[in-house]
Amino acid sequence: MQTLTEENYLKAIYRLSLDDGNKITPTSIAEAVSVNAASVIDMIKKLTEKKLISYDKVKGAKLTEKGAKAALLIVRKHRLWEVFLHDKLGYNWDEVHEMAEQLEHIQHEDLAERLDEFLGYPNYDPHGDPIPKSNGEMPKSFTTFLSQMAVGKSCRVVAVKDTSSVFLQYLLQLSVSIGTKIKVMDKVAFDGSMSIQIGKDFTTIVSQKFADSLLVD
Amino acid sequence: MQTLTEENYLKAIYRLSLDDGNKITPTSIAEAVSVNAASVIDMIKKLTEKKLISYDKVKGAKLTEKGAKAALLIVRKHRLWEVFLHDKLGYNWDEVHEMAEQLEHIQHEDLAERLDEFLGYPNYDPHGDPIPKSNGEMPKSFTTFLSQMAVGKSCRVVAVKDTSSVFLQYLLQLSVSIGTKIKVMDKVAFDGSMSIQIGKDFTTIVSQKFADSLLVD
DNA sequence: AAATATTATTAGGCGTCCCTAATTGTTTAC
DNA sequence: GTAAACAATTAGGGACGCCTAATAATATTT
Repeated sequence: MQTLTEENYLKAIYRLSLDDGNKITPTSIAEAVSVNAASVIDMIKKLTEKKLISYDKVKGAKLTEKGAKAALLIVRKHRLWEVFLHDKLGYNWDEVHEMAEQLEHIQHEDLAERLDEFLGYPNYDPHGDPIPKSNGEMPKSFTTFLSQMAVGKSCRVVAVKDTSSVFLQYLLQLSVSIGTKIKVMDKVAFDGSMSIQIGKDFTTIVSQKFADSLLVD
Repeated sequence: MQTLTEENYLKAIYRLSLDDGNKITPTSIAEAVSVNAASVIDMIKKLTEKKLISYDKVKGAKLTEKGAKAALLIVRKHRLWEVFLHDKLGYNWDEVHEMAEQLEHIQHEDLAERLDEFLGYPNYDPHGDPIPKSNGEMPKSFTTFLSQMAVGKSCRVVAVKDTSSVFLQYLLQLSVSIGTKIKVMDKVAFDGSMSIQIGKDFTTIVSQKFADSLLVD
């Protein structure tokens, strides 16, 4: 079992390990957890002793299998709680993060399982980030927003970053759902709004906010 | 804002203030939070400085208005989370307490409100304890113990006084939960044990300790 | 009332996690 | 290849919340 602080370090190291290529240094960890580099050295010692990470001046820090498992559970809980806060309590996606930062540390043997079941086994959190499964598997993560697509390109809707009912109803009205093909016809530099063709023939104009809320592939 | 530890002290002092008559001493607080009396003295100083309690060698400790408000919010959150864990995640009532101890400290301006709304504004937690309302009001709390019922009378379980898992599991085994009908068949003057009929047809004998731990109406 | 027991308090110290300042290594620039 | 810059580390210390041991204050016995 880890302390709250240790968990936050593990999570930070996990996040840093996804930005592949870069070695995970005391300095980068310090920045990630908003702490002085000297403090990180202390914690590196502690986490190394607990066999949660390995550390090497040359290779930097790396999660051990045990550490990775712990980190993934924290991320899993964080994202599940975000879904709860968003879908069940009606918070919008910019409010859920800070609370999830606290909730992710709640300890109980099968809490994540129960929560997952209660929420209907969601694959993505309200921000479109994939929720690790209990077996450690990760749903494919999508990172391209409709707003990032070039004019003339076609894509397919894979996730929604905003899951509010007002947005979902708007999507319903536009006949947009997971799998829908969208072609970018035009972009307005001024406000980021874009003209898109939905499916075969229907064309409409959507705002940047809209285009920032759809993940595509 | 209080630290997690401060909140636990406030909650303990609040609980002690309900056992009316008894003055709240460093020793009684120490026992309630499972800590050495010397540590309590430190915290009494801190809470006094923060104007959350007042302390007087003769009168003992007492929550200020500010402290009482903070304590009541913690209790409110604790009990709401218990309802969530029980009703939504399907935990037994003997499992919810320890998780609620953690969840009660989650900080967010209107979290209690949202949770309350989501749960349908429950008046009682899974143990039958009243959930403080956002305006500070308290649903009626029950004061009649099963042990006070006369022979031949019927009643309904409304709350449990003892929330230890060993007791709650015993209840589970007897199929006794909130709402269960109980009829007092006989009482043994010698040791206060009683013969009770649970529900329609099952009859058993329980100790005075048991009968003192069930609140009925 | 004096002796004894109990409670409250002070003093000093420990572990965790943080800091600043000083030192040692390691790059990068010239 | 050396100077300057940057990164890693050590040393020492602080706040928080806990402890034990010693002492002071208060209750309880006798």
